[in-house]
Amino acid sequence: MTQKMAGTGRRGAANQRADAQRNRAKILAATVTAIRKNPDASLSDIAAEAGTGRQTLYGHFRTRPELIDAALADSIERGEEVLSQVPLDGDPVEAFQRLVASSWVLVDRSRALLAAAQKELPATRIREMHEKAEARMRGLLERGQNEGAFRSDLPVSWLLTTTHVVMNGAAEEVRADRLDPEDAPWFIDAILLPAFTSPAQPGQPR
Amino acid sequence: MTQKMAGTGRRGAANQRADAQRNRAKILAATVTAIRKNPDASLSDIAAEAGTGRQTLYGHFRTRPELIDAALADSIERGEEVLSQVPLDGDPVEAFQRLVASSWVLVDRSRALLAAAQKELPATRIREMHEKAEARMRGLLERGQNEGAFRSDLPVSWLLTTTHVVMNGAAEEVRADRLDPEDAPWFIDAILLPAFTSPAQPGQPR
DNA sequence: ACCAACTCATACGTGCATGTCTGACTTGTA
DNA sequence: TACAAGTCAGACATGCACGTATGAGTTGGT
Repeated sequence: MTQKMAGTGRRGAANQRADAQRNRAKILAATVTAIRKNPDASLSDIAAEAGTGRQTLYGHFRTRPELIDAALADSIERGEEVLSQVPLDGDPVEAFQRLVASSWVLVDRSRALLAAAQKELPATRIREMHEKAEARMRGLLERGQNEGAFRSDLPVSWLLTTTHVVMNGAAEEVRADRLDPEDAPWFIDAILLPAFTSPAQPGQPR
Repeated sequence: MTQKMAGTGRRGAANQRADAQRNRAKILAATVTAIRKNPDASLSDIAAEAGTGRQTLYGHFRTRPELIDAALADSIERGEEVLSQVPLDGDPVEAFQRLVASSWVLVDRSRALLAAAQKELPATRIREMHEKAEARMRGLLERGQNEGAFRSDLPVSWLLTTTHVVMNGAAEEVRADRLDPEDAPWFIDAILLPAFTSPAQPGQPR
């Protein structure tokens, strides 16, 4: 809702017809769902999913990477609207739980798109888009470490990776019908909290 | 070295020339490395990586799925030779550490191939190939639960998934040069052991 | 040394996805 | 209502990967 430079696709760009804006949104949404069904979905598939002609799609996005980029950027922007509302102050552990619970849903929704993007977009671009979200989580983990709530014998980057990876694992299990989406946040916490709050641990401290 | 029914590729099948066997092996190995470099490697790429002509490849494997299948089966078979040597008795936690340390290397080596296989092979086939390895790990986790070494408030399937997922995460970090391969097993244990051995935990027990 | 097994270059056919173009048609908007 | 903006079907060019020949040349085994 803020910057909306709209630069990506259309000809003139600035003045879009209401009609066109709706189609653009439909295509963006369809990209997510189509790629979720089939990670290698073609532009035809996506256009079909959106209920629009292939030509219309090309009218909005000149190339495939451009579409993927726009779809991912859109997803992330919507995610930001949710994540930025999560209160991060107070007990780091509780804040972490809140943030994970909110993030989980987003990850579950757009991880297929992310995977597709990793194939077609430069890694730097993807990092750039995730910047805010990553900084938020990293900041919280760091604070947790400083306050002694999270263990400090592991680098924040590894805690971050672990968090991502476990959320993705849960998403996979849900997709394979081996896990109820409702239970996912609890399962994730059940792994991450003890893993992150544990003291130095018996294993060799190196 | 045991069953080797050789049925997959060649014409006569039973009697292979020494020459041909070597090429077959080279191609299998090249498949792993080529796909690791580029998950979408074409058969040309793989043949080139193997230092052989594309036609030779087709002489051994009639179709792409057949090649992928053979390469994955081969990788897993080699893995089995290692994993079957790991002693699983004694303290479950220590056994788990041993098994993870050995598995990790294998996962790191062939996870790209696995991903490719998931696209081209029926899921049942992949499960079938992983049967032994999965049963081994599952059995150990179950024993650990029964003996009270691992927590029992989470299903074994979720412990299993978590293990996979964390090992894969470590592999990704290594690939991105953010983690030293030497440290990986320790990082993995540092997450999994507290996560698996922790008692009921403060969080809502449901 | 001989024959079969194998390799490999070249070439061909096919299917599919991307991206471009054209022209007729519909729909917003001023 | 008139015009620009947008939609959409159809056709076309291109490139790539797969899979299938064919034939001449090598190489292994006996």
